[in-house]
This record gives sequence, C-alpha cells and structure tokens, in this order.
Amino acid sequence: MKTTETAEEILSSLASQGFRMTRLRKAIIGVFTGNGLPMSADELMELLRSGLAAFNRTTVYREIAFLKERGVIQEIQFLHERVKRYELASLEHHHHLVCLRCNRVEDIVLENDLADQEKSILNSKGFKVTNHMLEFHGICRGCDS
Amino acid sequence: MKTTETAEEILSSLASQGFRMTRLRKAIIGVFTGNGLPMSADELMELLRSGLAAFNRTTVYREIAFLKERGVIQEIQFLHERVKRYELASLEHHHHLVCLRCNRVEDIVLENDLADQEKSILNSKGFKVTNHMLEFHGICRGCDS
DNA sequence: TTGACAAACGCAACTAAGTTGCATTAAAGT
DNA sequence: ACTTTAATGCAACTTAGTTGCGTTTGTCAA
Repeated sequence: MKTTETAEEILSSLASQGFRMTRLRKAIIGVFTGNGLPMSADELMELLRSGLAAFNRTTVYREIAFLKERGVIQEIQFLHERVKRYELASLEHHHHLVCLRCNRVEDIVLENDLADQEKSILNSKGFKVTNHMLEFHGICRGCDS
Repeated sequence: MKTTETAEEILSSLASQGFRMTRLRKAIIGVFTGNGLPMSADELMELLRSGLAAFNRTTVYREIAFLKERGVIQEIQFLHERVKRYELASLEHHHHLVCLRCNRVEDIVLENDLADQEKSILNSKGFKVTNHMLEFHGICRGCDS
C-alpha cells in the first residue's frame, strides 16, 4: 500500500501551521511513512526505543492524538484486539485481512464499491455515512496447513 | 432484528450439555433475547442491578465469556469505543449503522452479498475468511438538523 | 544572539475495562 | 439428604490509556 505523501511533505505541512518539528514527531512520521502496517502505541514505543531515542509513554500517546486530530494518521480497531492501531490517513483506501492464527495483517483493495452501498443507506435510512470499517477475519495462506 | 432462538431453547440446549440454569444465566439470556441491541458488560450489569438482583463483576464477565465460547453470543467492537459489546449470535446476519452524535446503533441488512467478495479473496490471496465485520459511521436522520 | 512564548515533554498518579487466584456456594443428579 | 462440580464472590492485579502540573525546548522577533 503506497502513500501519496512523503514524511517531508507531512512535516512541512505541519510546520506551516505553526507546529514544531520535534525529534519525536519526525521519528513517528518516519515510521508511518516507512512501513505500511497498522501500529499500536506500544509497538511504536518499542521501535523508537530500539532506534535512537526513548520517549515517555504520555508523550507518545499525545503525539498520536495530535497526528490523528490533524488527519495525518487514522485509528483502526481490530475485532480481536484491545489495542488501538494507527496507519497513515493518506494511504489508498483499503481494508484488512487479519489472520487469526499468526495475527498478520494484509491490506486489500476491494473492487466492488461500497460507495453505492452508502448512497442507498442515505436514501433508505437518512443516515449520512462519513466513514466505514470492513475487516475480514480468517486463516491466511501460510497458516493453512 | 429478530432471533431464530428463544431464551428457552438456548437454556435447554445448554442444560442438555450439562450446564446449569442459574439466575444470572437466565437473566442475561433474557436480556439478549429481549432486546436486540449490542450490550456492553457494564450496561448488562446496570440492567441486572436495576432489575431483581445484583451480580459480581467477575461473574458477569465470566458468564459473557461462557456464552461467547458456546456460540450463544458474539463479540462486537465499535471503532469509536473502548468497550466490547455482545449480541445474540443467532440474529439474522447484519451490520451496524453507528451515529457519531447520539451513539445510537441501528441494524442493517445489506442486500449486496459479501460472500462473493470472500470467495474472490480466497481465490486471489488464499486467505480463508471465517468472519467479517462491517461498520458504517455517520450521522443519523434524527441528529442531522 | 538573546529573550519570550507557546508547543512539546516527563513524571506521578489516576482511570476504565477486564482478568486471575482462590476459597465458598449452590444446581442437579443419585 | 448427599455429593459433585459448575458457578459465584472477593481482593488483588493487569493492560491500555489519560490527566494535572511543573519543566524544557523550538521558533520567531527584537
């Protein structure tokens, strides 16, 4: 899954709004633009710790909240997990295949448009869909043996 | 959304497997068969408390786990919430419309089959889908003013 | 280059939601 | 009534995240 924005573009866009280019901000945006997987706060901290610098838990959570509010990343909640995960909001619109055995997450782009579905929900129910979440659970090829 | 099983059927099916018909079990199954809404552990406890009897937190969580393992209820996780919710597993297969303003949840049955989608995922990815979850977020008719 | 100001940070304490161990109680069959 | 084991309750714990508050640090302007 490829992003339409580079780390530099995201950072300079934030800078133009008066926000700072801190070490943590650069590191987190680097992680998200570098690897496409949905990351939890904990995994993010682990990655940062194993890299150059450790950051405080609170600070990491606050940076996540900041990036979410600014629309840089978006929150994902998998059905079988307690933790929240995050991925770049600028990724191509897609859904997830979650393997119940190895927990690996694979991205998938569905051809068959859900936009039509959303239109008919508006017509029949008067409900204005602003977002949706579709998640397939099952057993991936590698685990199926 | 209507269920295909009555409270009595569920209870006697469990009884035939050697499980007991306890006050709590009857009460919880009564709640789930009586009202179709996805309930959290906390809401369940509140309902029980306001009814005849109070039960211990641990016991309620254990009963939920029990009913989930036996396939009586199934777990739901809404994107915008921390809590797990549960609904009868024997409800007609459906999805949810979640209003971001009033938090009301409406059930919806989609005509356009996701089963085809799942078949093509098996063919193209070798991923065997066992379950999926689709959730629409937006603003319901009542809140849209 | 220095000062000022708000953004960002770190620490400690707290909360929400759920879990575990263990001793006790109570359905259901005999 | 007796026995067995499912079910219960309590206290302590865990996980994931949050809040308050005092301190530090980017950035811009003088």
